[in-house]
Amino acid sequence: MVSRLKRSAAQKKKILDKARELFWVKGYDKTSIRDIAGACGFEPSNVYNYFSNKEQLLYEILREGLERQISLIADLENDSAHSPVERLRMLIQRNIHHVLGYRRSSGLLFDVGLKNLSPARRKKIIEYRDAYDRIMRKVIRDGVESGDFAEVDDKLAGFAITSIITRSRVWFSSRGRLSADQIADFMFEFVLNGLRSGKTAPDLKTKPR
Amino acid sequence: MVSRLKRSAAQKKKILDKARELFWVKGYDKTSIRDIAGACGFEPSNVYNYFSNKEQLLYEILREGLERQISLIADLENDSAHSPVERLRMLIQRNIHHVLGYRRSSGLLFDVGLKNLSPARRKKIIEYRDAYDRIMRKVIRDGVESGDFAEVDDKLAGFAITSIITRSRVWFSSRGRLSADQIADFMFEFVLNGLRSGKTAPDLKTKPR
Amino acid sequence: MVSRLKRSAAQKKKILDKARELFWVKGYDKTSIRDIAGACGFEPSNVYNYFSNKEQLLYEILREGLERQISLIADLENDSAHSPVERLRMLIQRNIHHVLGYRRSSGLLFDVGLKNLSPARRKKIIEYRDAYDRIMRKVIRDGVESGDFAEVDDKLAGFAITSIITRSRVWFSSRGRLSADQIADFMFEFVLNGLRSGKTAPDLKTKPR
Amino acid sequence: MVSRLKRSAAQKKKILDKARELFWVKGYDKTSIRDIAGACGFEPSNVYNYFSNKEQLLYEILREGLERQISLIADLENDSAHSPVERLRMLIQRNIHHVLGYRRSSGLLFDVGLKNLSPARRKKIIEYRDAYDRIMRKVIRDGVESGDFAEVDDKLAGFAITSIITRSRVWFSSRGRLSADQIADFMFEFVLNGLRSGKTAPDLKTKPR
DNA sequence: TATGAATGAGAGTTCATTCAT
DNA sequence: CATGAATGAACTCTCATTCAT
Repeated sequence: MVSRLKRSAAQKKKILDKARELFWVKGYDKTSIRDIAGACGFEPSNVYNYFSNKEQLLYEILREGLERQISLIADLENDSAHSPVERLRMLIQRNIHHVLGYRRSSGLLFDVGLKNLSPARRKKIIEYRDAYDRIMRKVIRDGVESGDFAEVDDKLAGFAITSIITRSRVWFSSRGRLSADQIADFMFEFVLNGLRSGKTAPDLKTKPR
Repeated sequence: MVSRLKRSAAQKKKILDKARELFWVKGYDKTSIRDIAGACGFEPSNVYNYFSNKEQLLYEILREGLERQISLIADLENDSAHSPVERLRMLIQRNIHHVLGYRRSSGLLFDVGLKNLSPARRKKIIEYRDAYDRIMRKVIRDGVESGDFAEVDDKLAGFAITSIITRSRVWFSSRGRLSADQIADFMFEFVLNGLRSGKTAPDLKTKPR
Repeated sequence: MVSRLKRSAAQKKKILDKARELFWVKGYDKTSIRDIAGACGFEPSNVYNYFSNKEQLLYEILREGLERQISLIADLENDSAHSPVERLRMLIQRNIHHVLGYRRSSGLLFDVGLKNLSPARRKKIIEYRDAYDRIMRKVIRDGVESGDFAEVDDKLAGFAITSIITRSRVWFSSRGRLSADQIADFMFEFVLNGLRSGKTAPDLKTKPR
Repeated sequence: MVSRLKRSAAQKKKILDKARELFWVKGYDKTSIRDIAGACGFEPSNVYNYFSNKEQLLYEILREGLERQISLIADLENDSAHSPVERLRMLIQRNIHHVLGYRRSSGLLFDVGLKNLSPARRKKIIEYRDAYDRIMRKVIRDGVESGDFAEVDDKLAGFAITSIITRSRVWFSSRGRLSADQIADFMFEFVLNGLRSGKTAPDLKTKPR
């Protein structure tokens, strides 16, 4: 029945929420199924009525987080209505807001998480990450072509920007003196300037030791 | 006597080296004392002749890495012989080289590692991190005061720079198209520009939602 | 009403059939209620609408198998119309056919199964086995008395014959070079000769170490 | 040191002995590592200092039992010093004694055990069984060729004999009225007569339905 | 210094079973 | 009749760690 399905879906979500929180606070390995079940208010074995194992829990959390992050900026990949600068601003703003938003975790979990996934699932998650990177790089390349940015290497610049976004979760405190907005503003300016008058792309022909 | 001490020290180093490598590759939790002992060529219990427990191994590795990283840039904190720009260049270059150098690990281990330390040791490690941050921020502040950089918030800017440095370990491949030098050069330029014509520091009086 | 009862009976039979097959292929302990339900095409809890627990399933299968086997040869126990030799031939033939027939299992399951039954049910199953043994021994004794067989110990001889019949299920392959008929013929001859000129019954007075 | 090695070997043997006994009494699946450790007088985890998992325990027990059984009759395979009849007598006697001897189990465990072994180990165990069958059949074939036995099918006859031997463990009671010797004597006579004037081998050309 | 035996805690997972719907 | 949620017990196995030798 509908109510049953709803209940089921709600329980699934609850488990994911508690797991996400615990994974973030204690780490994946240190979080036991018992912990998660306890946080949900039922017995460990019941978790297995919703997820087939701990790894699947991790996978769903990572996937969900990445999907959300991608869908948040997907429209920026090919967007002729806005300038690359404007697209960069939106990309950073939306990302920072997502990362610092109420749904913790999933970001740093990524590095550790990959080690805990089966090859098949690891591959899928990496595909998501690649999709994310693609958008980021496209905006950068468009800015380079339009002359808004300097002749930067889109991969390196992309890594730098992603690094800033990703790690903002680590040092951000919601009770700190700065709001997510302020941080996003600052980071946008910082990155924009970094891109604007940057050195040209590194010479790829020589790789000195 | 001396040789015995030397041998002991050499064993200790060997254990730390293997542990560092394994912690990086498999993660702290997934690395067992058995793994480490196996990599060293002896039995698990022997590890306890050199270290009192697994946590101490983690602590030593984190401490050693941070100490090295700090000592690498300590002279830049108060350095009137060079301009802030020059000091920033050296700071980034040396850090990138350290992070991408042959001694893997300890960088990302940091986040996960903190969770696994006793409060006392966690405090010590955080002190190291603070010392590191202090240097970073001092260079930035000096550049702001000298007018070389814009009026940026030294903490935020420091976080951004540290993020880039820290995560370079994740995406850097020693077999990739770019050398550590090229990456360091690019990142320096990127960061320098980010600092130079950055927006002024966020208005700290209002924290809008 | 009738159709409902019929349907119910059909479901019961289906469960027993799938369980029998699975018990034979995977073993009782390795077969889960989930396995059985899955083979039937419904959910585990539904099994409990037909049987009160797993042990009852086992019991029914064992009982059914033994009942069938006994009913197959019951007429041979006291049969003055045929000679003991002829009765032995029919006994072996019918048993071999039953054991090698399409309904697998229940034979070897016996040994393992006993361990998994409650004392009350174990007792019942043993009673069936005893009834089976009684028929077997009666035929042998009649043959001894009539002079058709040598003075063999009816228990020992019975065990030997039962062993051959029981284990034929293990090594018989329906795709092998021999048919059930051929095997039955051979075994009858083998056993008949074994009984015919056998040594006299062991001297029961002395039991040497 | 020697004493340490001795202790180790003794513990290993103790574990195998207790496991063999328990597997026989309760069955493989119903016997937990806890049971075995408890019978040995130490904690469950210590079992893993001697065996890598439960399956290995099973494998060692099966292997050891089969090896012993084979080595017991290996000399009979090609033995020109004794007549086939005499070789058959020794084969049955030695086997019955082994099977009914103080070292219980491993015999019936075979059928159930195979299901619990990894493919690689299952293959090895089957090789042992085949080696055993080979000896059995060779003695039969030699008897057929020498004219001591009738023209029986060596495979079928072998199965019959093996069945009797294997299952004797099930119904034999050391406190019963018959000694192992008496049983062995009877079975030898029974089998010998079965072979002597047996029907000729089944006609392999036609396999009637 | 190095080892093997032993431990105790705890992990993930499976399973038979119950019960309300 | 059939299901999904939930349980509690149990199981195999891993791990960090200790200790006597």
